[in-house]
Amino acid sequence: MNTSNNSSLLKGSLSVIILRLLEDRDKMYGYEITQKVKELTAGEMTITEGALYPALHKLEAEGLLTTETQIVDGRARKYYSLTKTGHTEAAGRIADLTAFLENLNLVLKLKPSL
Amino acid sequence: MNTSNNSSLLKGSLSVIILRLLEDRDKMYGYEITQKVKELTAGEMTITEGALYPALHKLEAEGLLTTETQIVDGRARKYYSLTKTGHTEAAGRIADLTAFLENLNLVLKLKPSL
DNA sequence: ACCTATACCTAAGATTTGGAGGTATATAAT
DNA sequence: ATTATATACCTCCAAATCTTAGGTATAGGT
Repeated sequence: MNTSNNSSLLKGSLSVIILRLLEDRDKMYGYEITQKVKELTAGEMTITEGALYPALHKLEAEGLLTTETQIVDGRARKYYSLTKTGHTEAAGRIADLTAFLENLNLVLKLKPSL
Repeated sequence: MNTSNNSSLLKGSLSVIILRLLEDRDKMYGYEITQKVKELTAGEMTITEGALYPALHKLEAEGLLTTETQIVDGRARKYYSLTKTGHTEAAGRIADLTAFLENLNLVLKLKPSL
């Protein structure tokens, strides 16, 4: 994950980003996630595949995501969706990250808006 | 670094926190930094010493910080301050982090770009 | 025929962090 | 006097996450 020309920032937010997107969209595949993040941030944030796929696999192994593979236009797509546990965990992890971000902003003395 | 009972969040922000505090205070020692962060976040964010001291040493090795040791009340204090390069780098890294945080919020809030 | 976009994946190495431990002095409580 | 707590520094190890760099394969455009 990176911001403009600066690489390697904030390790630990990727899994929360995935959970947040899946809270909203029900069902997404890996490549779609990379494109959605690019779109949401006007191209400024890039999710690298080397980080994304291991993160997806880990969330699946933790029981937060389930998969369903489909062939679309001759190419395989592996759709991920939140399990019941995944929904609960997503809410918790997003809350944790949000709380952390607020504290980080307090220290950086940025506007406490979120 | 942790938030309430949740540990291990957002690797990469610690060095920026250090630089930001030193931009504001001119001169701080390690223990003071841990206390200041606790104070600013009402005890919710804790900087562990196992993370702090290596981070300080690295910033010093990179030429962003200089040290000056003083004995106060019989105990040694190692004061850190920004070098000239440190001031420049601090500004850049804080700007990078701020930009990243804004993008992260875009994704977490799912605000459509454009 | 070639290149780009789509779509999945893994492996190596660097970096950061938390946890556990160590050393030492000053002060307050028992 | 002894103990506990706060102050103040430090290092090592393991775990986790990430970037970089590869790999495989199909579809469509030039």
